[in-house]
Amino acid sequence: MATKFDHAGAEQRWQQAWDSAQSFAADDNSPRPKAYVLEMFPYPSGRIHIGHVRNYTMGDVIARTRRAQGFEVLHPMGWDAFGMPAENAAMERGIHPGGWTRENIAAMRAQLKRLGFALDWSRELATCEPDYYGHEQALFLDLLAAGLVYRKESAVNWDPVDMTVLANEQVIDGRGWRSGAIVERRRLSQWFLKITDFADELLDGLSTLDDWPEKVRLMQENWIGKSQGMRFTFAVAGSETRFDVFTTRPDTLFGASFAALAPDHPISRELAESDPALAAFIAECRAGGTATADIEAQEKKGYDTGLSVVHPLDPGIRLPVFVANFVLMEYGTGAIFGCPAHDQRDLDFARKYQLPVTRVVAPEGEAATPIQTEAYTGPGKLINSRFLDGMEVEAAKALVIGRAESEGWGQGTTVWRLRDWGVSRQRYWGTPIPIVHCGDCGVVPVPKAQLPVVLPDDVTFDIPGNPLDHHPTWKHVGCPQCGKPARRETDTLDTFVNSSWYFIRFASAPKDRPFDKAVAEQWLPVGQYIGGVEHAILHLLYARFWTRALNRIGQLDIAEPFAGLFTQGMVTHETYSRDQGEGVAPLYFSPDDVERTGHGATLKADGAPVEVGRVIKMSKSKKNTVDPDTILATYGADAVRWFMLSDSPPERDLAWSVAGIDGAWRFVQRVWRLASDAAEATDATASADASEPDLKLARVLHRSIEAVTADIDRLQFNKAVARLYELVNAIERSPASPTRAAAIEVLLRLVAPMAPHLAEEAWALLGQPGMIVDAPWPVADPALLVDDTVTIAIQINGKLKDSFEIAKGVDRGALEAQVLARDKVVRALEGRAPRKVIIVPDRLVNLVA
RNA sequence: GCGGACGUGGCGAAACCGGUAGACGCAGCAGACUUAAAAUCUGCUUCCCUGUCAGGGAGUGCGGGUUCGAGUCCCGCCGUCCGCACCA
Repeated sequence: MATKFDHAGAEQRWQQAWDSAQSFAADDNSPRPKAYVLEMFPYPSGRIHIGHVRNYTMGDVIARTRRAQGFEVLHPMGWDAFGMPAENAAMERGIHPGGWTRENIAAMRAQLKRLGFALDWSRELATCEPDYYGHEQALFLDLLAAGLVYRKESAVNWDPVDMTVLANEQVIDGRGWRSGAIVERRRLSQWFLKITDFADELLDGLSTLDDWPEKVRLMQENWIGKSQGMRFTFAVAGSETRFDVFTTRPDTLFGASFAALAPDHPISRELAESDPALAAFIAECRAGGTATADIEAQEKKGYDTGLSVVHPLDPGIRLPVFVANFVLMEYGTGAIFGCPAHDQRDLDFARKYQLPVTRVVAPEGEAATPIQTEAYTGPGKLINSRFLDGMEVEAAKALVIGRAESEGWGQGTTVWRLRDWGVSRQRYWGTPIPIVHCGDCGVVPVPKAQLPVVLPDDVTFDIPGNPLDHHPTWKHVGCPQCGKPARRETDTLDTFVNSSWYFIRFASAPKDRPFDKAVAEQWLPVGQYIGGVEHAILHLLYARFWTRALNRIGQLDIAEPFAGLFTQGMVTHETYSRDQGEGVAPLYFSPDDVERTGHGATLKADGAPVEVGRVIKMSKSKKNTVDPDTILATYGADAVRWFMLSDSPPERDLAWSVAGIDGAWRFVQRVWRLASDAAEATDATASADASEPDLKLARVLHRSIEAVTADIDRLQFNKAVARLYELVNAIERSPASPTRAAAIEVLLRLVAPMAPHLAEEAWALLGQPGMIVDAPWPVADPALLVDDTVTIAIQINGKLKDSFEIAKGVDRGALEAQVLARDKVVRALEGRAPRKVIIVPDRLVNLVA
């Protein structure tokens, strides 16, 4: 009688065995083809959560499969270890961010090891250690030397809670991405990376990323936000004042009825100095929120400056100049011309201030149709536009731009939504920016020989703001150039800089420089990158930029860091709650405290029912989380891994449930039983009753090999799982035979990437040589992929009426004869001949009656 | 508002290029084994109608269309989710 699979014993045994055999160490010098499999490295927050488990399990299946298929696999793990939570912990609990972070890393590393991931731990790195961030400082200086880094004073997004600057990408609905605090505008001197220099490249490069989700590419495309149009100059009538505007619709210039400036535009500010009413209006505009709801609710408002500008195509036309709340200083030139007929915002504005609305583009036959409440943005021919009349929109655009350029008042241009990446953070727990400010020499880079600039350990968090600023000695240094007393830069780099090149350091990590070009290029680009879609813009755009920047300065001949990207869904869980009455938030209960009963659920403590809520993202506040440690102890790593791959397609959310993990556990036991029964049978009877090969089972087996391989290749793990269930079902139902014994052995190899401990343990039990981790991936025999009989479906008028088995490859005539002779067909046709017969060989026959 | 994804049994989902809808799992029902329970095994399980066998009809969000044949293609709606957003 088979025993239960002892997951605890097997996990310990095989994790140790893989470790001592160095099974997952990637060899830079291997002659085998290389495969780089990477999951987004975690922030060491304290504990692994179940979402990490799903993410890393997917990567592990790919890594293990590739390895079995003969690839030299690089599958590393590390820690995105700088960031605010460490400082928050320091402030709340009076401990050091470094100590807190390193303890978390130790705990999470142990958790990952318990899951049996095929990781090359010899390449582990943590971004908070000088042997990582020191090299980052070197790269920063290289980019600085190449002119890709600059410093300027500018209006920045200031997070008043985290007391630091945020990049545009990190401001969501006007709030800090981490703190959720409403972001303020401040003027500060900041370091910027010239990501806008790469806007075109980053946009064009997207089209080469065939193995990325379309969705992510679109999001990046929108974020980069390329707009082609014309920039031109308005002259203010009776004054020397001029200002530029940008438009994507130069063709509609004759429809212009006003010009508008952003409240923050220099001209607006200047006018406001002598116009209190305008100053008040500008103040009012600034008070308005930037959140979604605020913007939707906000009315278009303007202030008539009394100025007017000269129409560039006809000096006789004058347009009034407004300061308007809907014009953004951050985009384009901070000023627009308004064409109400063909822009909804301009139309709303024009209606409010009774400005003329002149249609200048009309589709066929609608030239006389007036614009009511909706601006027309479609195609058509130009009207009311003198020399442009009758032209198509695109031709008119080109003509106006050409004229502007030849007359010297404007030119065709491209405007981007993308801004340069502000990387200065007024925080302690980050990479120190390797710069010294000297009274005489100005901004002086720290010489590379003096790197790393190491964070001081003795810092305090009792005063708000940047601890590096408050440190008594750290920032006081001699100028590297003249030796006079100078001041260190106390800002640190945005944490997203750390994650912009860690995949390169994984591939090559020499002591004396960031990476070795030749070695890194052997592995890069990452073949398969897996992580959450929440990084679709921030991390993935920055990493692409950083890679291209290194490429431009000749350090790396790689354009795109991630050839294949996969964004996996979240792990969700239903919620359990009780209402606390009007206006009070409901009380949530942990799944551990709840008993699931048929339809509902009860609280274990009092036996009374709780409400079962929707399946939503796991969160602490809703208490619908599960603790991987408990689950791991109860069910074992293989069952957890199996469940993470089952049921839901990997890009979709997966609902955690006790029933689900129970099912996964049962599968592990079934496979174990199959193997141990087979082992017993072999011992007892040897091959005495070795019967005939089982052709039917062999066919199922080889189809399974084919399908599972293809499914893993396409990351359709849920389908691979279903295939393996089918295979196990088929083996269980088959009588003992040499085929059956071989099928069990192949099954183990197919299951090994998903449930590696089980596979090793069963492999050993069956007396197979070596470890299954070193066994090659099974290959399907093409001869066994095709059946010699097929099922023919019989349709009458497209509806299924009957089906029957027949030898494969029967010709049309014979097939038709057989079909027409069948009882059901004869009955259905009632003696008439079908009007038409459609035959799809080996598939179906459709009779049209 | 713009962009995108999705909509299939009680649930998670399969269905290659337009060719037998619901594989596989979960839950449920019935049975076997057992003193009993657990575990395990076997069978059933889209819905409706007639019913012993068997047969008939409907069915992939809704309404049309193309086709011998549509979950799959086209047009128009409805709904859910995600991203962006006063971007000129």
